[in-house]
Amino acid sequence: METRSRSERTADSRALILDAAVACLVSDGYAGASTLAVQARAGVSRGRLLHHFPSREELLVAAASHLVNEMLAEAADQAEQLDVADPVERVERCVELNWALFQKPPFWAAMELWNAARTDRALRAALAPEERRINQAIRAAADRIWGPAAVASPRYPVLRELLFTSMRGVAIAYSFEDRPAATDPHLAIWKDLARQMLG
Amino acid sequence: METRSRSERTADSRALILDAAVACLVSDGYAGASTLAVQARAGVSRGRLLHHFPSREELLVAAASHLVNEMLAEAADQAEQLDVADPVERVERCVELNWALFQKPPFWAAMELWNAARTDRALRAALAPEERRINQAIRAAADRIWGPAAVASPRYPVLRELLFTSMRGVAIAYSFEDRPAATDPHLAIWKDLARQMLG
DNA sequence: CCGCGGGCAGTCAGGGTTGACCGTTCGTGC
DNA sequence: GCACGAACGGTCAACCCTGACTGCCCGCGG
Repeated sequence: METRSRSERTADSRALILDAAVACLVSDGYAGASTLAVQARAGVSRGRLLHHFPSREELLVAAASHLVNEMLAEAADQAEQLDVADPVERVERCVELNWALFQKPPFWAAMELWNAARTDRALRAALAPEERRINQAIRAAADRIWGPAAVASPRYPVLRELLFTSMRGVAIAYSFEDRPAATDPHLAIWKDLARQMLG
Repeated sequence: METRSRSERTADSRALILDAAVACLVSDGYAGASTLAVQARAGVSRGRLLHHFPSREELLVAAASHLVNEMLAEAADQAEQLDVADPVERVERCVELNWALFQKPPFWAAMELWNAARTDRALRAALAPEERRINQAIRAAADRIWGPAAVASPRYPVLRELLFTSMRGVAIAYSFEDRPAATDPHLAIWKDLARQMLG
């Protein structure tokens, strides 16, 4: 019989609950991520959930940190799988890869939290510093994806900002669009822009 | 004593309630835009609200259409007030003017509805066609803002897309940022891009 | 080996929301 | 003019969510 130390149980419980919280955010939105919904999806008792996260707010703030880790792990994975020699082809792959990140569940969970933070002071205060850290990490991840050659280009920083913000702006539309995001017409624009700005 | 016809009363009631609904969306978010909150803000009775909008959903879908009209009226106003001779200065003004639209209340109300639509089938179905109409109208408004000279430029359509999407992407960040949006560092990037693409 | 406290189960009251459902007034088409 | 139905005012039951609270188990430090 495997004995599980107290700290192990704690970590497992928290991860179990946070995964469920992120899943609830994605499938049902911020309002749907009630403590009851999370507890049901995680398959834990009320006491267990409330023991680890005394309030709904603490739970969702913790979920924010948690999904950031997922997001960055995702990005890191993607960064590895990319080695294309042809420069033009490489640009296209980089754009597609970046765009793909905006269609993952963590992005939508993050959207829910950003949106909720607008009208929730406490959540906002908890999220703001976290987001600053995230943005740094995301930029670093982007740099790894594009590679040293592109990063060295003088116009790369501007390109990175434009792509990142434009993609986010386009991604929002997919909250009410049913078309597949992978065929978005903006892909061509982004690729052209990247080709052009990287010379 | 002014007698108010039935249709007048109807129109007034609907406008009164919808304005309150948009205000609720902006200040308290989708979840906070409860029928009770809207009815309180509008200063109407429960019966009056439920008479015009039998369900919360119908109310908020109607609010979506309503805020679009506000948004476009806003844009039309702005378009008029712009006549600058110097082309470089004009580009800067156009960018700033476009950006300013993303900081108005209707934008945030729209964000709330987009976000809610992601996990609400009915709202989504009601919003999708509306949004397509909106995007057309917004593009037309943008064309009026930029003026015939800029619109004639071969790269204008791409510029318009990039600016529109990038601005939306940046605007989201202000749901949890406290800095004034008018000083956003991306303004410089957008202006450079516009200057460059318009020759 | 013992008792403290972390980890957890289950219940409950309080507050808030929705939409149904009464009743009443009065504009309007016939 | 007259009856029909739109335009309300006001109440209510059913539902859901949150967090407090009580009580139990058991790992672990002393």
